[in-house]
Amino acid sequence: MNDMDDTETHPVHRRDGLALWRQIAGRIQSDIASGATKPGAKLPTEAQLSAHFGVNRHTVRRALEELSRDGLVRVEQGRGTFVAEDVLEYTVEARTRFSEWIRKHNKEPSGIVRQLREIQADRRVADGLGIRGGGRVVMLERLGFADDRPVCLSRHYFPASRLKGIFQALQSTSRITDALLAVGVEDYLRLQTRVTARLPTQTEAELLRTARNRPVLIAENVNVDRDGAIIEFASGCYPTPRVQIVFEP
Amino acid sequence: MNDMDDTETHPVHRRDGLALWRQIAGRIQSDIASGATKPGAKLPTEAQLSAHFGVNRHTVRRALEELSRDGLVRVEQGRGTFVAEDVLEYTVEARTRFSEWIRKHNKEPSGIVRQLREIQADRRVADGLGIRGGGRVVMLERLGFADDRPVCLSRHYFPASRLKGIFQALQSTSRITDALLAVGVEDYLRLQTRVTARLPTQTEAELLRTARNRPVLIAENVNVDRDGAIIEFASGCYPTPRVQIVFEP
DNA sequence: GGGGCTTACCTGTCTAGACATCTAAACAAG
DNA sequence: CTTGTTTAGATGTCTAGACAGGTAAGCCCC
Repeated sequence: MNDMDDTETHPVHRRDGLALWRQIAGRIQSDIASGATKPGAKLPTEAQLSAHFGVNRHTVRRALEELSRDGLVRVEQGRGTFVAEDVLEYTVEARTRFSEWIRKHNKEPSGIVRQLREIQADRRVADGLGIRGGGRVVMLERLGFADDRPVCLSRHYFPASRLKGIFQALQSTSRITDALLAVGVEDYLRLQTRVTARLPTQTEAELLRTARNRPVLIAENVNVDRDGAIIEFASGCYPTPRVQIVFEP
Repeated sequence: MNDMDDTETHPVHRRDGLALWRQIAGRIQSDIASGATKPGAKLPTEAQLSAHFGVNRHTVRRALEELSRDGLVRVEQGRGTFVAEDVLEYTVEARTRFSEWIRKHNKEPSGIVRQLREIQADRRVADGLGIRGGGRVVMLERLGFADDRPVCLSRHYFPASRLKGIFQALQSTSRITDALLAVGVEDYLRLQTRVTARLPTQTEAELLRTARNRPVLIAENVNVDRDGAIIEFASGCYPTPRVQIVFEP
């Protein structure tokens, strides 16, 4: 939307099986995701957009309705359509704390613990934690909210032998930082983050309140304490386009 | 929709501030809620509905789209529109057990305990339990799921003096029926149920994964043991239209 | 300067009609 | 009997136009 001009049309592909309104919704979404149109900015009016894409106004409205339901834009009668401010940009930094991330967007963080168990590490978790397969790990599954929107379904794995008492610590507090503090980890940093994307399982889609055909971002990361010892391996699942992951080196 | 005839129209109110498609969606929803159109049943075609209500087909489509998004109907191209089967009907009967209710819909019941405390009864709870205000009661707050969908946020109050050991019993099991059994209540029946509706609090909306502008049903009930002694007062909160409460005398 | 009115602009709703696409039943050919 | 084709009927998409209703800025009048 950064190269708007009302005279020239930016044609969409007709007869290719993908509905025009879906194409238009996708383009606007891309512009938001890429940062071309920033949160809070006003989109062109429906009339302008319909001229822009060379379609009827109703077709544009169908696209905007979809984006509005996804929470990507906010439509105000008599004023216009605006990019929603509450698209959470998840900046991957060395020091990443859930509550600080959410609060940076002026939202209230909260979370519910869905599972807390001591299990045997499978291959992937063992690799991440740098322990041998089958070792005991404490697993915490947690659903994180920003205000009342679910933004993150994460699983955290802690090496049980290295962090004695972590299970009890996690039982008494829902903040991971506090639990780690209770077992003597005063600070921790992110060593590595790997991001992929896939379609959500049904459970993930329900918990994160996202559509099953909309991909989720998977961020796996390894956290180390001040001595460089690995103390956590975590795998988070984030709904797009509500959450966007940004690397800032 | 039980009095369908294509020739006569069932006019909707124009110019009264409520959009036609909302009125139509409401009527269809009422027909589903009242049981006039049963789960799995086929709705009249869009053409029939538009003739029925005396509006354009697009207006009917707008209404059906809304109901479809709410999960109340299922639209299949080339076939028709059907009432969704997975709307949980909560039939109020004398013997009501959460897990049995969910299993009757071929779903897997589960629940998480959010709170378990011994507190003083406020006026409402004391009235429900038939004890004097300020008496000690054990309160259990629980979020119930059908498969992975939250369907019920409930608070259960037990008279601490009458049911000695109920606190410990509830700690060791999440099934209320089992806990009551442990303190000697082999069976219990529902004495009274009162149902109201209101908008959910933010927390309720979050937990039940429902919209804040969509009402929740509140069902308060009193359970008695075989001797007629009141052993529980419960207040449940159910998301509409995912859950519908049905009285069957 | 301030209050109230007008007006341009924008989204919301509804109608009318055309054609695409999908489904299932009826039908024909093998 | 089975397979393939046709066809009627259902939902999906798109266009065109009209008017309602909300917003904000500009204007006039006091």
